[in-house]
Amino acid sequence: MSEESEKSAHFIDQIIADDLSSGKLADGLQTRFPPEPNGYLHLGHAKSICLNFGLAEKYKGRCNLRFDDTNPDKESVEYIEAIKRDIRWLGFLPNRECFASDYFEQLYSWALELIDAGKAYVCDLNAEAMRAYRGTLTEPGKPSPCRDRSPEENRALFEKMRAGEFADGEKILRAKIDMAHPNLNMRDPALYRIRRAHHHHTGDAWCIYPTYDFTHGQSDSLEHVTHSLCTLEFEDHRPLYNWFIEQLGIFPSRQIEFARLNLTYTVMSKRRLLELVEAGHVNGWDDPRMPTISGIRRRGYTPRAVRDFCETIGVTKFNSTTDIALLEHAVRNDLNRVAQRRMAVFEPLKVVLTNYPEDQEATVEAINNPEDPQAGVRAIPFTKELFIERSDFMEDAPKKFFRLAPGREVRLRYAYVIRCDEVIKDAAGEIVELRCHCDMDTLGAPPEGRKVKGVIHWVPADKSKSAEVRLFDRLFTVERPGRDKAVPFTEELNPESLKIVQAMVEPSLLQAEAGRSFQFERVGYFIADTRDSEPGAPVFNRTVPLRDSWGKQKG
RNA sequence: GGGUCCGUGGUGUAAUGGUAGCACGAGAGAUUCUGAUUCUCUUUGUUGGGGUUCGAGUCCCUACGGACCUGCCA
Repeated sequence: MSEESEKSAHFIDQIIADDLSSGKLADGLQTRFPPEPNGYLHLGHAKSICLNFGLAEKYKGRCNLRFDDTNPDKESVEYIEAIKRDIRWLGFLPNRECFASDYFEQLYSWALELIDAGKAYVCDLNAEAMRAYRGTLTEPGKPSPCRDRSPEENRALFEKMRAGEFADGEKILRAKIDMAHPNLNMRDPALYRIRRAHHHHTGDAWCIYPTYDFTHGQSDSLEHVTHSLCTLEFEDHRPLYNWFIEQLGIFPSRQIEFARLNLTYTVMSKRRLLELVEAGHVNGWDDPRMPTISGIRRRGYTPRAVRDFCETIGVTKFNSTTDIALLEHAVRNDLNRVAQRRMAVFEPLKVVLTNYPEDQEATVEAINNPEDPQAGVRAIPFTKELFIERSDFMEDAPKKFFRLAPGREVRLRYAYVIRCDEVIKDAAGEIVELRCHCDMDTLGAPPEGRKVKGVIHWVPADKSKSAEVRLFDRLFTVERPGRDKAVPFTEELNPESLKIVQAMVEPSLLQAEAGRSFQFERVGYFIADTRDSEPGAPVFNRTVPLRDSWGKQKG
């Protein structure tokens, strides 16, 4: 709510605050989030979305959603719809929805303007030749043979390009800047290429398409974007960005770069994510192991958790890699407050309460969420035969094992204290059943004259149901997949990132509505999957396990 | 023998020339009908070297380290 004001402002926030107070921004702050619709949004985009929309919110400005759709070969409406859905889910509402392709006509006349001013020319060099002429990082380039064509000739040629009189790739429009510039982006960059492709937004209206460089800054300018925030790799493009604004004499948007988000144990580039999807390493863009917005949504992350996370990581120009633990903390923190508690047993071990009446129809009352009294209580059937977690029993238990062991007592969560009297094994020596004594005086009351430290979860044997649960682990086995350029990043995938198991769940869970999150007590947070759950037969995804200081101690 | 940007605990960040702080993680303890949560406490840091200054994480120089740039991708 008001937490932004407490947190110290990052460098971009400060620039904006300064511009605002110095009266530089006549119409207030205008930002934009400019995705290319060529893939699904990921956590890196979430950082940018929170930055751009967050700043607009904070300073009562506006943030546009603009599709940077200048490359019809790679873009599609499927991506556009997914992007809009993800932004909405994060809780942001664009001031306007724009398409760079809506500016194509304006861009075209600006190109003509540069041509007439002798600042752009049509070049016949093919891609390969152009590369050769460009020079290298340490050597200057040399001028194209077409560099000195007259404005008249260039105009006629460019008009023919638009009219479709040349083949794809045959000619190109270039800016005329400086072939010896140390910044290669200034060595007569491409402005327009010929490409006969169907565009998802403009259809077949064009056979020439402007490049990113010739589109982005002018689009910002047209929308009166005051602060154009982008990632570090565009730093080298800023001189070009400014060059177009100066040559054209248009609204001066200011580009400011910040570091993109990197997270341990995952990859964060659309190219790599696309590869994971296309090669079938994951089950689609919204696979819960993916760092996509749609993936983590299915995984059970909340918008609140993602926004808190983005707040935590901050905004700087330092190229860092954030520990995934920060993300996990954010989601536990939110889910702890809002998720109702339930019980589920993953590796059932039968417990028979020898002194408990045979056919008694009893229930115990369980609190739905101790963090939220409003969440109320529920009844769980309690019966003579139960399942507990196999790992909650140990035949030779160490002193610090606060669970069940021969002769030892433990509390059944929300029910009675029981004592293990007998261990039944099968022919193979496998433990198949525990025979326990139930202290009937301990329902909602402490045991007489002794203290029982351990509390374990359980489900009634006959009345619990089996449900499919998907246990997700990190997608990669190394902190920085793809770091070693010699190893394909797909070889660093974690073969155990998905385990499908059956769990015995308390009966009420069968009614779990898809998309609802729960804490399975002592285990972790889970969400009823929105894609594969059927009415009465939910499938659960593990969002994140609970912190476990005992498991850590054991190693 | 190119250009641009960046170096603060293990990780992410704050300190805007004036006490190096916060969060996560890790460790110890308290509380607990979740070995969760909560609460205490502990741990570890300004890349190196010069300079300016009463005073430098902050300004200057330099070395070192890292990122990005040679698409008609964005």
